[in-house]
Amino acid sequence: MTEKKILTPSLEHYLRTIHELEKEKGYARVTDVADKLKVAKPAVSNALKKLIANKLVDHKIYESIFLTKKGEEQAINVSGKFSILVNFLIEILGIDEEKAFLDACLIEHYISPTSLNRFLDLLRFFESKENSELLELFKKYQRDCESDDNCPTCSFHCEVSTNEEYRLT
Amino acid sequence: MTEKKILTPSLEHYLRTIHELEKEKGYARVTDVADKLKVAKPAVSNALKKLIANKLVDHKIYESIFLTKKGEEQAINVSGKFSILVNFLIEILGIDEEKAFLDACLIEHYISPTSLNRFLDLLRFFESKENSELLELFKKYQRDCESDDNCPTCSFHCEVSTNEEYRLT
DNA sequence: TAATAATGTTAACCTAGATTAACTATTTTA
DNA sequence: TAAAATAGTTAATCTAGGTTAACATTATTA
Repeated sequence: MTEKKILTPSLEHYLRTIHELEKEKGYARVTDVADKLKVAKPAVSNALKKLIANKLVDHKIYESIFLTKKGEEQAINVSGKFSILVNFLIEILGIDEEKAFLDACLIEHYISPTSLNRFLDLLRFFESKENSELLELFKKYQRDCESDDNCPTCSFHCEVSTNEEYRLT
Repeated sequence: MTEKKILTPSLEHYLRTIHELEKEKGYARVTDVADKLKVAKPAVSNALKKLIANKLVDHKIYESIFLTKKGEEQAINVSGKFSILVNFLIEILGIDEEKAFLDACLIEHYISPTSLNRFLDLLRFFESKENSELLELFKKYQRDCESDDNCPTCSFHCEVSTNEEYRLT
């Protein structure tokens, strides 16, 4: 039942992209995937071979790439991770959408299910009715922090904010 | 002032490892790095060439690898990311130490400084005197969730917890 | 001090994942 | 339906980051 085959981050990404395209426009062709991931078509062909070998997708050439049952399960798994991370980053941490997407796109492939599930817990905790004021409290904490020159959080910011660029691989 | 050169995740990892060894035992030799990262020595030699070319380290052969000023800055930056993540995972999310280290080791190379700084904010928020009861509240929320068969968080857990294995690069 | 052990590099090779150029096959359209 | 546009693959090449085997150099110790 449980699928133990480990995909590389890159292949996971292809899989999720195919899944997204299927949902968005009903089909996913090599060209669509290439455009969405901003890679050349041969890179997609290449990834496809591996996904097909792993029985995660089928490819009706000149029609569409289809996820198998197994492929869909894994895609949903990755999508789940992605959603949790994006939501957490946007809703709780207040990261802007574009950056949240970029971060989540990378982290989703590296975080353990355990940690991710705890993130989900925390997300739900913040969103729960009983704690409706919590998020506002956190934002207030951040604002107060910003206006405090001796705030230890803020001084540490300087140390970790040297380099805003990062890879997408 | 600000260092814009981007290191790959792998090279960042080497850099942080050298820094850690320097702190732990006063020096870092090729063999130490290889042991700590569980790679063969030629992999270290190879990484070293690139780090030296980037003026991030010096190597006195048969003595030690030394971080340059620039190298130390970057190492501290990466270490900072690592610490924030580890602390967040352990202290707030309650992940066990070993898994927290593994997750943080990967995520540190992919997360943006912006997101990371927000994590730090949230970590401090949880740790602040005004909110001393917050963490307990969260743990309670999780416990309650566990005992609720219809809890949406828990049912989602099943979806994302299929595959506990993950790569270390 | 000579033999041995430890340290480190080089060379050859492997895999993953990308690129461009050239090609084939299909679909569209005039 | 023939010509043109689109879709996709193959082949050759590149980079990053590993591996093992063989070798050179330095340090240790008997």
